Amino acid sequence: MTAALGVSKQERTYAVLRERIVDGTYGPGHRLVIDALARELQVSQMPVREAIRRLEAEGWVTYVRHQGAQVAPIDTASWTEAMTTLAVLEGFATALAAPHVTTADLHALRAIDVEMGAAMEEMDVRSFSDRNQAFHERIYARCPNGHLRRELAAIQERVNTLRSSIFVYIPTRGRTSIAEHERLLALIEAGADPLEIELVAREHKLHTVTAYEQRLALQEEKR
Amino acid sequence: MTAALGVSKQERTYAVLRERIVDGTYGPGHRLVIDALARELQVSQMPVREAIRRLEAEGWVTYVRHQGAQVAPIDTASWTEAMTTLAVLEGFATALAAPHVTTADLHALRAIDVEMGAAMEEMDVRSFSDRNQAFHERIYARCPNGHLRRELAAIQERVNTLRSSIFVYIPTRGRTSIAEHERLLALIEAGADPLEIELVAREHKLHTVTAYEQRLALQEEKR
DNA sequence: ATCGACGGGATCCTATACGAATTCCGATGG
DNA sequence: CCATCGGAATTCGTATAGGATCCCGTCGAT
Repeated sequence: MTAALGVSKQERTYAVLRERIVDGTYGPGHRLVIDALARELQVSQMPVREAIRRLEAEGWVTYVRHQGAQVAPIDTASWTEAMTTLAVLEGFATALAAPHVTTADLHALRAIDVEMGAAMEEMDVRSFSDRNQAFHERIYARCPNGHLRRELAAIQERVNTLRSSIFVYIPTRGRTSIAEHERLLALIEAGADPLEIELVAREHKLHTVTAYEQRLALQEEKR
Repeated sequence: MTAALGVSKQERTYAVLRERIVDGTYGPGHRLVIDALARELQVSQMPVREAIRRLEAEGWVTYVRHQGAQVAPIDTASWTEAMTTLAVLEGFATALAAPHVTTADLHALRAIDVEMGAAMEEMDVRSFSDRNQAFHERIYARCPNGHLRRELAAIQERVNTLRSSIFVYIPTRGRTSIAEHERLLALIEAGADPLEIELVAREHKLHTVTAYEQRLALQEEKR
């Protein structure tokens, strides 16, 4: 019937729903009603059902029998928890990857840092954040542990969503963040002790968490 | 017809399929044909489809459009990778949990160690392994990071499957493993440096991996 | 006034049916 | 003997329909 462009309707439905969750169109607690979505997306209920199942398995929505799905609750706590897990895994992945980082990689990584500096000058939070993620991804792309890479990617994506929902810019963090990057690169370049690399990478990420928590506490105080 | 015991058919189907994958009935590469399974389990194709979707999202099976699902390939490498990831997370979780471990917990944990010793005497590999898992689960049940706990549980389950497919008993490992447990408990009891606890717990788990790899290398040599 | 029973509406769950894509296998020609 | 092509069988993908379950507002009894 429809000129399916190589992807199934279930696939498209999944992509659409997920996109809406990620970009915040469907806020936390939003109910996903199968019938309504099916009508809106011009498909039957089956593709929607399957899409929702996938979203459930990946933790984007919670599902109760005979009651339906709703977007998983998102709060500061879960962001912090996910970030902490991410910090631990990313630290280890960075240490594992270090010996496999090429000089070309180092070049590219320093270029990214320059871009981050520029983004900071222009107060472009989005760009800064994107470049930051690119930086770390480029490193642990060299990590030989595939399972670890996949876990990282999954958690990263989850954190991104949470971030877009709750993030407030942390002004003091930008400059130190770039400095920490440079330190990390120096360690990698020098072939430093894996454990040292791991801990530096971990702390780097955890700093973002603590910075956020401090800012949050500050806001609490103001009220 | 619905003698449903409170669970949906999709749920049961999912449980059955998963069980069969976990216990090795369906070996790696085994094709899961929807029609056949639906007939066998006395349900329609829809519950089977959804069950397979969930299994796919959780990484138990791979799925290709218009071609169906087959049990994900399992090899030594992926077991090693998952175990390594597990070691890192479990190490960190153990350190986080340490301050929350009660004396009652310590008591129970030492009891488990005794049971492990008994299982070793009787060469009961299955029991030994179960108790070992119980030991670590009891500890990181006290970990305050919920996200981390869930990740651990998921990876643990995956590793269990892989293990049942490829595991060979490592005879020299039992005694040292119990000794390492005791050392870990002593550190927790003494309120040691979190980083030390983390690294001991991590190494403990990684020892299993290296022991397995050595044994594998030995077998290679024999041939 | 509060609590429990009851009914309507909404929503989900499963079964069946048919169309679409893929694969398998034999026939045909080189 | 091998490569290629076409058709049938297999299997997946989606639509539709009816039954099952839950939620919520209403009503009556204590």
